[in-house]
Amino acid sequence: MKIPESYYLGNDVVSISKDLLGKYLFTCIDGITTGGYIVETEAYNGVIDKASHAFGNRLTPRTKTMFMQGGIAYVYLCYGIHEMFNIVTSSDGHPQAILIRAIQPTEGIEAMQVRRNMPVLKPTITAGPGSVARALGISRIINAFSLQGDTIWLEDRGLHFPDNQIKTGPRIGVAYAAEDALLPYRFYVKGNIYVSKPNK
DNA sequence: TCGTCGATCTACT
DNA sequence: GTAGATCGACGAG
Repeated sequence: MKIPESYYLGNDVVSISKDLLGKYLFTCIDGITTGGYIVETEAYNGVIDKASHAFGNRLTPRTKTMFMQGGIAYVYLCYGIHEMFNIVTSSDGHPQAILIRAIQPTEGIEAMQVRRNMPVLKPTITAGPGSVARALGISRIINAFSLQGDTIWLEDRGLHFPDNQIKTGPRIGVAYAAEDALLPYRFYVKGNIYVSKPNK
């Protein structure tokens, strides 16, 4: 069930991003298991992508996780507030990562509502990368954790979206990345209510 | 050392 | 529609 490490070692981060739609993401934090299936992702293509933290081989205490071998979590803080969860792919020294922007919750929904302080369930509970991380209890403690462990992992449960239900577009919030901001590196399930921005 | 800005979300007006 | 939260990386001084 758990997706094997070899899945994450491929060099084409863009195709892996698309393939991740429909895969299940779970966390077990404080003894509570929460998760759901992925409905929105974005690819960050290593040292040649201006929108990537690792552009131009930038290596800092924060980004060094991206340079490690694929199959681990990259969690960082953005705008001083939000934790973002990424899946690192490719081999050692190739800093590629996939941002998980939205999931459709299936397990532990009550626990997510508590974490999000949302007594009435709304689609925004896991729409957007900051929301996904909070709902799943993801924090920087998880940074560089293996996805083969029992804290955070992915599963293939046979759910698969046909191409005509998958949409592609430019990434969100990366206007500063000049021409790379236009790259079609964002993938999402058409019309899904948990997808963050435009979902048509 | 300081100032600026970012792979964002929420609560206001 | 937009202000505010407030940390890490970076470039200027």
